[in-house]
Amino acid sequence: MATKPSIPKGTRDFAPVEMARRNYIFDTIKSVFRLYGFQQIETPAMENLSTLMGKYGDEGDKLLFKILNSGDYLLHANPSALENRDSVKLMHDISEKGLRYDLTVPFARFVVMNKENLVLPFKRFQIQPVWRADRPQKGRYREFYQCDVDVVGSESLLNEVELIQIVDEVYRRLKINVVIKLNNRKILSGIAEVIGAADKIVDITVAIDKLDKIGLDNVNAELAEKGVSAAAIEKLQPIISLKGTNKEKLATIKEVLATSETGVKGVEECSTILNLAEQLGVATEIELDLTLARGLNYYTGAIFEVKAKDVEIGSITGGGRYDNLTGVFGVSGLSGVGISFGADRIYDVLNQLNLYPEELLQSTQLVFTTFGENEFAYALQCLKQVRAAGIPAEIYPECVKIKKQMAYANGKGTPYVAIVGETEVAEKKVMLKDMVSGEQTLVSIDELIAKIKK
RNA sequence: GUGGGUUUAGCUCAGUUGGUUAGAGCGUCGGAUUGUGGUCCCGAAGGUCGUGGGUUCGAUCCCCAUACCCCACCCCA
Repeated sequence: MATKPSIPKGTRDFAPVEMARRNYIFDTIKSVFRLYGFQQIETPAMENLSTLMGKYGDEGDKLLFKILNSGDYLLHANPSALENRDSVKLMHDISEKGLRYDLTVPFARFVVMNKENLVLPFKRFQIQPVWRADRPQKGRYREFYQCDVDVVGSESLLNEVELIQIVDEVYRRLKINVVIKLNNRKILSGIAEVIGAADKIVDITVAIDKLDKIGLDNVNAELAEKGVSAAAIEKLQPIISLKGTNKEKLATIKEVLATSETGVKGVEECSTILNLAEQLGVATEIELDLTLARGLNYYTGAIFEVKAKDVEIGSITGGGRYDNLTGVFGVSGLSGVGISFGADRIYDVLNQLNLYPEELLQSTQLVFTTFGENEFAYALQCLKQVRAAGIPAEIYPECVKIKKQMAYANGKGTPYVAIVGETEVAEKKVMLKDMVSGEQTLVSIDELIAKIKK
């Protein structure tokens, strides 16, 4: 035997059971997106590296999968880079394309390229795989699907609220208990400003983000290590350990941030979003969480994250507002807000909680089993009628022992089997067997169709 | 990029303080039952014990190297 085949690290095959489950997730998400007026687009798996590089920070550049140029790529490579084994320099010469790292940047590129044809505000959704070259671990893959939904070209906070409604509706349909965490970049900026460490905003928020994981003392230690002054850390304490309802929190923050114009704006945005969500009857719990600090590189307003309540898995949906989405591609003045559903993690959550509808894998409703050539020919005609009636059905394609044909139907989880022998053909009927109860009845094709359809 | 763990049948895993033919459950195939699946009963097939070296009379087991997968950190969905 040749060496066993395998697939690249961090990638997966999806067998029929898994596809049935994944499609259930995708279909649920898609139908909610459409309900809110979003339209689907797709972009290529590969983008020019010039589109991708520099958009995700240094860390992100390292995690990009690069595609080797076709042909004799070393012919045009910089000789000194080659000589000195300078991978970074050499890379520019031998690779000009890469696999997409997320769906937001390709979307921004798409908007810029199609600006003239788009009706603004443009509401798009996109469900495609993305690739990251980091080391796989639990709930983390090198190829995974994102389900992005974004509005570009509108600064209205209603967009934020509609995204919250979408989250609410998707998880209600999937029957997953979640909590939506809400924060605002402007509040974080205000905090940094007020404690006199405006330049340290990223360090501060990254440290605060770990509060749940490493505890207050360690957070403070990390802050000190990053060069935040003791006085600033002291000022930060009431904000880090903020408690109470969202309204109480906002009231407290508003006072603390009174001197920061940006901070106050952030507080107002949060209030507006929370109030509107309440008026519109969003059932999912929304928690104002100042320690939420994802995607700070580009978010400028609201920041969202959704966590499953009953499973320890990290965030299953995330997103936020990014002003100037298309600025890096030369078109300024377009604000966007969007979220991304992590399909692979939702899949893991549904698996752990076993929340799939029962009938997901029943592709075939009926299998015809036959005893010989004559019966087979007769069954083919019956099969045609059954399919015409819209019932997914099949026939065992070979004349083998009936036992084997039954085992096939059973193995596929088929609910009904039609047994066709000499007597059935003679009477123009079939023996319909209910595979769950084991009950058998002699019926005509019309009766069979009526029985399975109901 | 840093650190840890694993690797024995198709799958999930036992096991030998280094000693003849390496086991179980599940799955697969066959039979019981020549018009009936699943359940029950009987039987069978299937492993160079991840790979390459070393120690030893002898290695699946001990040592070294390597690969792969997994887990944690960083970061992120």
